[in-house]
Amino acid sequence: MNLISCCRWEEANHEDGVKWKFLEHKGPYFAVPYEPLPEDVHFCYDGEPMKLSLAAEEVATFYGKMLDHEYTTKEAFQKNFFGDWRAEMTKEERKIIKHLDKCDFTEIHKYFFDRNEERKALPKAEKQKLKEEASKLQEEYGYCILDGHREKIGNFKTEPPGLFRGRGDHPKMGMLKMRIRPEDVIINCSKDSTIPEPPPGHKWKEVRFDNTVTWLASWTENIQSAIKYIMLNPSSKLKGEKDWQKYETARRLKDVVGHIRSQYRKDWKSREMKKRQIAVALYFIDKLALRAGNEKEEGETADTVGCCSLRVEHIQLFPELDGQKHVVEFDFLGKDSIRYYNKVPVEKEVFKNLKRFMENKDPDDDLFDRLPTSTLNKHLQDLMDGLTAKVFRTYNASITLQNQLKELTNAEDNVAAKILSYNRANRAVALLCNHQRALPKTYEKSMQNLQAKIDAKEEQLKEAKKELKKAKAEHKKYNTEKTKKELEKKKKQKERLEEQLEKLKLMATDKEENKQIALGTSKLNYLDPRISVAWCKKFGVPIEKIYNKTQRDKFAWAIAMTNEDFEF
DNA sequence: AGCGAAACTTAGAATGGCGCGT
DNA sequence: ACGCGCCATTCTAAGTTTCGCT
Repeated sequence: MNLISCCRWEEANHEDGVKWKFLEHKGPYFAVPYEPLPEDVHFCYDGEPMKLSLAAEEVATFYGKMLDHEYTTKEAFQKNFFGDWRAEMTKEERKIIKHLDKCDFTEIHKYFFDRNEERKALPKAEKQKLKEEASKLQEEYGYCILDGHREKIGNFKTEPPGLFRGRGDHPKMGMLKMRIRPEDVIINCSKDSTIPEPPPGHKWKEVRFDNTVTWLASWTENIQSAIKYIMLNPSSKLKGEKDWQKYETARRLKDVVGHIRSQYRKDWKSREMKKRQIAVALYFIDKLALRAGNEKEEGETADTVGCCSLRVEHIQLFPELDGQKHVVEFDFLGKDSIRYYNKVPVEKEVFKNLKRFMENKDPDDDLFDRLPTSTLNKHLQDLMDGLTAKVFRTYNASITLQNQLKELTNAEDNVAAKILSYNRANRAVALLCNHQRALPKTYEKSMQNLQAKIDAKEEQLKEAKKELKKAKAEHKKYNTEKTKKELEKKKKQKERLEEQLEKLKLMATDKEENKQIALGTSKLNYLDPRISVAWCKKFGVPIEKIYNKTQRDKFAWAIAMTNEDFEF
């Protein structure tokens, strides 16, 4: 292990709750002020050009920029936008602009589209200059000093104003996200540090010196009244140690999970209904890697659920389905409105319990009544110190990777084949955690291209087979050295083509299976990096093949401490 | 104990940029 | 050189858990 890393990860910890002793930074970098449209770019109302006040114009540009986005076709988006936009208008503007469908943003849209194209077409030198400016900004605002280490900040810019883009069917989509001013921002740093200066003519909302939290600055956003934070980059010691701790907790679960499983199996037969509910919920969380499922405020967010907030309408019971007994069909929207759809055979007791939980309930009633996540987590806390619902996701994801790697890796394979095995193992985890992505826009086309290649190859193979047959016949007929050679050659050719075809087909399968699966989320958040580091060492795969630069920075702690015998 | 607020992790989409085949 | 497809990075929304108050 190298000395620097060793010291860095093994420095003495602070006393309870204290996250740092010294913290110094420059405060957030604010979004650039609005730049008015040129005179020749018009907003039109009812077919007539109309000059807008600065504030109204800025909001109009937010919508204009998004004109080709699906969002702007949604009624809720339009309605929310229009309401918030009108609030920014002058009285006179409000009197005129009464209907969104009479608003013409096309010139605005074109203006920003063209500007974007111009920027993309900039000569190399100009682009280089822009890049250097960005890196200067990063140097100045992107780092802080925390306990003597210069650490990278995760997000050092305030979020620019714009239109809120919620996920799924979000009731607030299209609302105006206000510009953040220094007067909105709370600064957190050390008393004895150089306290960041607000931009000239401005004041901070507050400067505080709270070393029990890790954030450097915060503000409250206007859509959900939620607090936004400026925090450190995952490569920082503070985040790294927390990450390490997370996986250590998951490893402790490994030791007691057997006991916990037999306990919840017993509890399926408890006389107490509440105990049964906890036991079934926990079974789902463990077996299916469901999230806890906190309650959400109705009408404030998209209607999504997790385990505890499942409703009767989200599951269907089949005593028998496709030759399997006691099948539960799940169909609900989870985090980010990603659909969870799964048909799972469950134990008879679980099935019976679910039936009871659903008795005399409406479709929109809670499946687990009176089971808030706090109750579940309290129960888990009693089973193991530090155990919460999400630890199961971490544990099951990591142990799945480890097991899959053991099963799929072939020591004799070359590096490329080993990486394929790794990705397969990774995919099993992504499937478990239901990590999905939208179909890539280019998917259809690239798949067609691939299919065309496959077709061409099949044609070639057919031809080669024909020739082989001919060569065989020739050889049989004449049986000379020459015909023998020819036969061998044709055989080889056929085999090579078959191999190539297999490879292409494999690629297609891989692409098909991966089209809606996102591997990154589990890799970054659920898989103990030490499993991957150990696997790389054991099988001689360079770590760079598994983790890119960012990921290596984030997992520096694991890369520094892990040898090939690590067991999760 | 129960709550709302605060803090922190996890998430997919959008954007940026780079390498590869033509 | 150029376009395009893919991977990395950025962005910020949406979760979970913890905190702190009554």
